[in-house]
Amino acid sequence: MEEVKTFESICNLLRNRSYKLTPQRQTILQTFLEHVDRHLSAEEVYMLVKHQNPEIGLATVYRTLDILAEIGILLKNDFGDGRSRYEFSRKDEQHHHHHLICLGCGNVSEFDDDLLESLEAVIIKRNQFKIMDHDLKFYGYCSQCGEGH
Amino acid sequence: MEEVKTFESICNLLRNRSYKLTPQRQTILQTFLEHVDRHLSAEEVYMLVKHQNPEIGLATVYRTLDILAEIGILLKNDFGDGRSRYEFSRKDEQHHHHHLICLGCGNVSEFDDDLLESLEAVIIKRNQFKIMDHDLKFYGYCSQCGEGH
DNA sequence: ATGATAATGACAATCCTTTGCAAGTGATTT
DNA sequence: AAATCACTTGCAAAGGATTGTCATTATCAT
Ligand SMILES: [Zn+2]
Ligand SMILES: [Zn+2]
Ligand SMILES: [Zn+2]
Ligand SMILES: [Zn+2]
Repeated sequence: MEEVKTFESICNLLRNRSYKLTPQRQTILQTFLEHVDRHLSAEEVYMLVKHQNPEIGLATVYRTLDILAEIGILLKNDFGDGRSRYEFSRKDEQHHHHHLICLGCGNVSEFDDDLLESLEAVIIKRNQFKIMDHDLKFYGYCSQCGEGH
Repeated sequence: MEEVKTFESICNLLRNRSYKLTPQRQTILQTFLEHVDRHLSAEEVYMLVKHQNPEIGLATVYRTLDILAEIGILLKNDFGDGRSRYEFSRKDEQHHHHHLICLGCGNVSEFDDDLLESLEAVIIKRNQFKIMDHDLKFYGYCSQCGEGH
């Protein structure tokens, strides 16, 4: 569908869905384009966009994150720290990547693997369950925090 | 360590950890023994135990669930519905089972597989990440809700 | 430019969960 | 059995992330 996700192409996507292109939404979108590798919470996004646009409200950040996730620009994650975290959805991955979450410093790294594909086939047959999505997380300690564990 | 988890053996486990064996804790524990296959929220546990002991407080339920999870009697899960869900930890599974969550009716079924073991070995080498735990969930539609999806 | 309509920001409200606190209770020692 | 002492309880209040309300403002097709 979408080949490359540029700022322009995403703006068009919003317009096509009859979402209005407000400065707040543009600012938030830019923030993610400038931090494609991060997994940001609403509060963190709020802090980042305030530099560009101090007038923006936290509720607007929440609403915009919802929309961007709904149209597939962002991915919404739950890493168990009590808040949702959003990341820019780079490629057209129909089954998205997995996460390694450090119990020491909270850092999140990523991991790609197609192993679950075959597992899903087994599950469909064995459990008569139509899989729409999966969520795989590994909790542990990164190389920096690893000493002592 | 513990071979079979009976009511008695768990009571002893509590005592050994210098937790007092109060009627509230016994009631909550019994509730899980009577619903070994379920994934109960604090509120659901609260409702269930009120039949046995109407005096019990919700905060006590939360505190007891914390303790029982801490000593390994219960497993705490997050299925993305905004509340924690606890299940009785039946066997001594050092790596616990996975979950199939129906997006239609919310029903949770279970799935056992050792495929992640080999995946973990890859991750440890490739990412220098010491894995302590993993969490795998499949979201989809069960056989009853499957029609129309 | 104008008007229909959607979006914003400030604030209150919601939901699940945790905490402070005074009173109560269990286990242990006299 | 009574005293002791730390652990527990129930209640109410607080906490934190998220959503709802609503008057005001901005977008965009016309
Ligand atoms: Zn770390
Ligand atoms: Zn990611
Ligand atoms: Zn179902
Ligand atoms: Zn389970």
